[in-house]
Amino acid sequence: MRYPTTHKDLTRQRIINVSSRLFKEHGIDATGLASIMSEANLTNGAFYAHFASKEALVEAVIADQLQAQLEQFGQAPKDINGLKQIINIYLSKEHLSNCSEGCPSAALLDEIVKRPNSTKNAYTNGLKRIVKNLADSLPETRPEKSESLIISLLSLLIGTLQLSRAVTDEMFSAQILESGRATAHNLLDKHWNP
Amino acid sequence: MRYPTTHKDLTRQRIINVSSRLFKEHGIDATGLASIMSEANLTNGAFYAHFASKEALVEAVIADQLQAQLEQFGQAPKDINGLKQIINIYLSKEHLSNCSEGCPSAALLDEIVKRPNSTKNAYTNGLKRIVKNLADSLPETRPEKSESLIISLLSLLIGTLQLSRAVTDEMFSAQILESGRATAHNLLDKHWNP
DNA sequence: TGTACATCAGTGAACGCGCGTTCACTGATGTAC
DNA sequence: TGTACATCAGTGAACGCGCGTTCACTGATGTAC
Repeated sequence: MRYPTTHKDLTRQRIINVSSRLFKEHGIDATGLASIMSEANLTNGAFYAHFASKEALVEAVIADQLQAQLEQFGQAPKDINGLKQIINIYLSKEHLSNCSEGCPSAALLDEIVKRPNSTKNAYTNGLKRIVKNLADSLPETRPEKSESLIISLLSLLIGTLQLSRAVTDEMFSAQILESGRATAHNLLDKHWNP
Repeated sequence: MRYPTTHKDLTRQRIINVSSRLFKEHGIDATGLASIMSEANLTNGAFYAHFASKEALVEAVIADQLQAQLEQFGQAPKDINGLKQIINIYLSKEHLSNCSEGCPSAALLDEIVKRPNSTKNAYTNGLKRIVKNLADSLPETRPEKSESLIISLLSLLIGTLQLSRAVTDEMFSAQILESGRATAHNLLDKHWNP
């Protein structure tokens, strides 16, 4: 059947959305193309009408996910309170138990490390954009100092969420989350009163 | 052939050592038992004389790796300067480019999140021991406050190393490492001068 | 002391299975005449 | 206006391959007599 011009783009985006969810839930290597296509209500063979390879899909998913996160972060006010709001949402119990709809970095970062450079480039570009964007929330005269703080904040958020997800002891998990939250807020507060 | 009583334990440990290296280098899912056994100079079938399943090996590797890290951290002085020494080694360029011999958490954390509870338990226990051990380095009267600081410090170190490994831009990677190092040191210093 | 035997770490071929990928085909639609 | 055709997103079976796992077997050694 022949479709309207937007149809193929919609299907492509549907594959990306399903993949994002499954990759973050089970891992990239652990997610087969068959399960992706099946959840997207398509058959195996249709995949290669949209992507040259699984790795091309991975690259597209990472670019798309970081763009989505950029836009999500962009909804918060562009000031310290906006950053604190982002911290609280990021280190919430909802985010903890919702890998599949959550932060792509927390869910996939050390799989990304092991991917080819083409894929790591997509991550690098997306991350740079997020760092620059969040750094604008800080009333700092020297931009590289703002960026450093944002980078450390992101490292802390990502590491904290991963650790709290990895442990089976719920109280320990809550303690990790709470420690990260307190430290992240402190980081922002003390940055202005050194 | 029949071997001395220690022989089987040595072989088991050799499998664990090879696996640790390959898991951290390429990922757990991406490392096949065939390549592990081949690097351990054994044939496929011998694996099941040592482990009930691949997952049992993963569990053993994680327990072994966190124990090794506990001992490695234990070599530093039990004070603030000891912690700073740990930070500097952890966030060094040597560690950045040496996944296979480096921190198991940075290399495997979000694969561990997706493993069965038996494996996550091994990680939880190992992490708890490291946190308690490092918290002893802090001259704090309230132990839970020390633990919180150590947990945040570990989150920051792990997140920073992962981010710096994931990006392809070397200058950006160095900036991430340096930001994390500065923030980690600040975290320790300001903890005593709030 | 010499020999037959039990032990058991390791061998190596085979198993079913799901992986990423390929390809000849389908069939509903917009377009050309 | 009616019909034949080109388009192309999607179908579905098949491909070789490496995965985790199984199992009958090997053969050097310590032990028993």
